Amino acid sequence: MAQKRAEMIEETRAKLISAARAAFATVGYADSSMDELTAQAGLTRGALYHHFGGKKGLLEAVIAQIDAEISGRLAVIVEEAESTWDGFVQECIGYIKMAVEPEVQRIVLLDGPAVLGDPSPWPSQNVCIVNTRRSLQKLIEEAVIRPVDPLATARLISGALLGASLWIASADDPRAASEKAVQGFLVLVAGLRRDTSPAQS
Amino acid sequence: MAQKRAEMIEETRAKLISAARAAFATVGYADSSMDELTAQAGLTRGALYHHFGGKKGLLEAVIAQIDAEISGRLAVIVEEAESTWDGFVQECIGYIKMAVEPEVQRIVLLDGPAVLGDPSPWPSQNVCIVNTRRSLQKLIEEAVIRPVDPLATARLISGALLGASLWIASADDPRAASEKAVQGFLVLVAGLRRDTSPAQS
DNA sequence: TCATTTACATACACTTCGTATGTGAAAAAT
DNA sequence: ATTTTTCACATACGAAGTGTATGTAAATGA
Repeated sequence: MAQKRAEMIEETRAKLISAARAAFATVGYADSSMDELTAQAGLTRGALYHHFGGKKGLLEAVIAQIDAEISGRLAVIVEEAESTWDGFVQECIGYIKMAVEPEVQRIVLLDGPAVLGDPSPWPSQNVCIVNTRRSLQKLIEEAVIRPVDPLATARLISGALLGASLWIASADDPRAASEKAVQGFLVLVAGLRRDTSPAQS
Repeated sequence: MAQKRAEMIEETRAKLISAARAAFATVGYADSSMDELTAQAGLTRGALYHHFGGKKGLLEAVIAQIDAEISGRLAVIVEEAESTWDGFVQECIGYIKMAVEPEVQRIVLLDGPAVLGDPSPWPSQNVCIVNTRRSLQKLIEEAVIRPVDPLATARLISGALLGASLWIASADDPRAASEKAVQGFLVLVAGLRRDTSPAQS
């Protein structure tokens, strides 16, 4: 019952982030009222401004949290993979699946870049990019793929995955769309490989 | 001096779109005041609501105009190409160059999707996608590339180009970044081809 | 024990947006 | 030719929402 002060502070932060996540995911960042949002958490805007400096700061915190979750889920996928290449491919496909979730899409992929600008300078560097970059570098070292620029190519790929996700989410038949997108993706990244095998995952 | 009525109306619309373009490009959609914007055009919000129904409608009109311009510029590039493949590649590279322009980036790539949602259902279907899809279909018919789903792959590619553009725009050395991105892109789309030639453009 | 900082809440001024209404000129109808 | 209607905008008003400035009680530190 008797919580330490630090814990209670952390709890307020968590409550605010949680409420913001729900609000941003459902009505979007622009249409989320800070008064409503904070009231939902049993607080006022005072707490919000104190902890996050404003609406943008709160969005940053929310995105950081979601990014961390995605990162964790992807890490599991990569660890289970048999080869570096396999891990890379599975990670990308996993990212598509997560990026289709409405919450991720609305907050991280649509509102995030619009409000905060390009994800590159974000502290929680849009996880996908960093991971992909690392995978690519490793694959180049292992001489599995051609010597492309890892960062540039990571951006290309993460963009492609994002584009696919947006499409899938708005498709009439998301399941079929997802299938097609993955196949197209596999063909594309096959171009990276030194050998010409159509690299089935 | 004596303008026809229809012309004057069209001029009003054009003035509003022009002012909106400037405002959206500089401070972004969210921070653009409709009062300021319309005043800049020598009008009031009444005109704006009458012609475009609201702020979103105005954004749609602005995006449609920019899209049309991009489309025109890309059409020239495609026409000058020697082969279907060459046209496809040049078009994509051209798109990257245009998508780096701050106005395009801010309005069409960042604010557009955030405010209006995924570009797919847009009337002025984010030109790049439609063009790319058409090119891909033609290339499949010509048996130059593997039989992927044209729409899905078009979305992947347009996403990749967008990702690259955002990266380039925020890079320390945009010129070098652009170079790297294009090279990475060429390697990726080489995966589409039936033959294995690294297809230099 | 007293000063100071911290973690919020409250109050207010300002901007912005949407709508409802007004108005003069052109177009259409009679 | 006159009346009526429609159109292209302007004006006015109310309702939110945001940022800041200030207040306050509890916790911390000396």
